[in-house]
Amino acid sequence: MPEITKTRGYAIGEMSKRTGVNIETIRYYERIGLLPKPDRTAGGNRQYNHEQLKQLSFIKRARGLGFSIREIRGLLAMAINTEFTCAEVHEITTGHLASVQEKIASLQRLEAVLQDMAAQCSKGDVPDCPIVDTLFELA
Amino acid sequence: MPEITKTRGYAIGEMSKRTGVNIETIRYYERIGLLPKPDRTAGGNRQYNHEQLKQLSFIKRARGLGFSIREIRGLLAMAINTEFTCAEVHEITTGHLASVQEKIASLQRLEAVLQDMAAQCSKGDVPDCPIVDTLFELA
DNA sequence: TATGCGATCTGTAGCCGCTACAGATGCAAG
DNA sequence: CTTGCATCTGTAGCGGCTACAGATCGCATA
Repeated sequence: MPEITKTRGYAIGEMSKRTGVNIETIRYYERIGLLPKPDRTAGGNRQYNHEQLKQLSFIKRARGLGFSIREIRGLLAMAINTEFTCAEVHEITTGHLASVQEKIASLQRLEAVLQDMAAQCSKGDVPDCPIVDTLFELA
Repeated sequence: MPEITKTRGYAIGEMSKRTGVNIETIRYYERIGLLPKPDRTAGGNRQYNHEQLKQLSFIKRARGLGFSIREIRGLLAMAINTEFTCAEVHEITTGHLASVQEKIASLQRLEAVLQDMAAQCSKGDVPDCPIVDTLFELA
């Protein structure tokens, strides 16, 4: 009879390897209540189950997509309670999308200014630089 | 005989109004050595001169362009000592430009994913959401 | 069974770039 | 002289981690 409670759970290092989330960060997520407190071994080491592994992967992906901890809290609450509506999730997502788009637009304006400044520069070895002038003189 | 030491200097609030930099932030810049320690009145209030006003404006603009404090330190050191070469300034600027461009590219990839997710969503009032599914299931 | 050593533990402090207090003063107008 | 806003110092907090120190755990080998 194989496959009887083969998986005694994952140690924190295992969780880290599987999700790519730093060990310190995993403990940090626990501290701020983003990840539930796992079981402990007799000696006190954390033992995670598959559910918690899935949740950490969720967090990792959401963070990778730039969702804030606060937003992830909201998404997780919905995903776990299953007392949410798809529309609510859609709202969080499009809200986040809008802020990403704003950030892109503002960075593109920035890019244009920096390119301008760089283009005006003679790259000479003299202490007279249009970039410094720009920063000092323009309103 | 007018115009004899008319300008006794700027109080911190005046500096704040003229540059748009928060008062707390001005003191913070002083603390970290980004702005020189100004003169004080007999009572201990800060009194800035025109030079310092210009420098704070410089910092403000550079921050607005996304230069880090560290980068600004470098730019300021060059701008003030005038022992810099234009090429050095150019290097800092193009380095910063490159990092801005990277940030734009990565946000655009993000945007695409978020748009995809949002588009797949039915926006229904059921607890079955492709966005949540995506976050949970995809590698 | 002892030992060695990597993994994990807790707790705390630091990073960046501010921001927000509290509680004590300064200063200028009326 | 009083009123009341401006400013002072010092410290703590934000988000989202990261980096220690110093102690303990747990598993493979001798």
